[in-house]
Amino acid sequence: MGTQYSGDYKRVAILDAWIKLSRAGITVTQKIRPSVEKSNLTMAQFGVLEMLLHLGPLSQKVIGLKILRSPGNVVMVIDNLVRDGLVRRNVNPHDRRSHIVELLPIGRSLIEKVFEKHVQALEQAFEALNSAEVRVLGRLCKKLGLGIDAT
Amino acid sequence: MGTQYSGDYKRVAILDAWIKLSRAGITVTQKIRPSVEKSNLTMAQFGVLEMLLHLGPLSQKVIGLKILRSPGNVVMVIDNLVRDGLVRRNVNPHDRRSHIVELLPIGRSLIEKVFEKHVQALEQAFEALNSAEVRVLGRLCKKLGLGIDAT
DNA sequence: CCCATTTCATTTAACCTTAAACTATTTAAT
DNA sequence: ATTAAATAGTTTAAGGTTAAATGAAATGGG
Repeated sequence: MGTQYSGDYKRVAILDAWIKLSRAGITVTQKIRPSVEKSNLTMAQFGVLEMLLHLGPLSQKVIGLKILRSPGNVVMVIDNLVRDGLVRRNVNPHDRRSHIVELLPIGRSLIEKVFEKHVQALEQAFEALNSAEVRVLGRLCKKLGLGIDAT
Repeated sequence: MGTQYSGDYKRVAILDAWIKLSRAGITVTQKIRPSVEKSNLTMAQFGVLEMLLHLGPLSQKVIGLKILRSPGNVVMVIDNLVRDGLVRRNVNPHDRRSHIVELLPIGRSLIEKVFEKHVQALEQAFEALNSAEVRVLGRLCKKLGLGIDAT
């Protein structure tokens, strides 16, 4: 068939690509981390606040789906955001099991400020790639990332 | 220069690519997780064992550099591997601050078995991409993970 | 209506992860 | 040789992360 041969090549390429992708994720995260953590936000908290800023109030279930994290994890991160006075939990009047999480004014002004610095740090982290490469990377990662919550 | 206009486009593309890359990393990790955790190894433990299998005994410093993790993290993961009888710490005779970590026979046979299943799961996780796409993805991620340089 | 099932959120245990402070050792400068 | 600085590893505190078990509310079939 000849597929054995090319299959081996692909296997090696996959292992290589996966290592590179993992390392790229860690490297970029470490580069953008200071832009977020200087404001006493963790990366996880930042991710939730940014989502609320751009999408409006969301249930914890939806938040969990969008960040691809477990329900218990969402509880913990939101607990800490509530403790710090940045968000509020509201009971969903249509389903009393559900908690709608909403930005409070202090949380909103904080995330607006931090988000701008985060974008700048991200641009620096991506300096090694030109526009075309960034677009190709996005397209390939999208293809790879589908399969769970393809929103 | 006209860079303002294209700069805005690139900014948007970067934000998009970063989200996609992060999600791809989480998605692939979740797909390969069962192949590793069925053997009562965590993903972090698997990463260290695989490195020792393919590179031989290493100091904790080198391990930390290769997995891009903090010194304290390396201590914790190796502590648990030592506790489970999979690896051993040896004092480096040339530098008594340094601990060389070495696979024990049980650890070796375990990681050899698990690694094969991990590769199979990885191939399935990458099914959406063809060989050429995998190679391009690897090349772009390498460039991104280094910051500059790259092939 | 009643009961089984499903769903959203929470709790717990175990581990991962980081930054910061610390110990022990090595290296380098005087 | 003495001492200051750098380095390898450890500890601690705070938080992130998952799986699994639980409670509470909604849903659906009889």
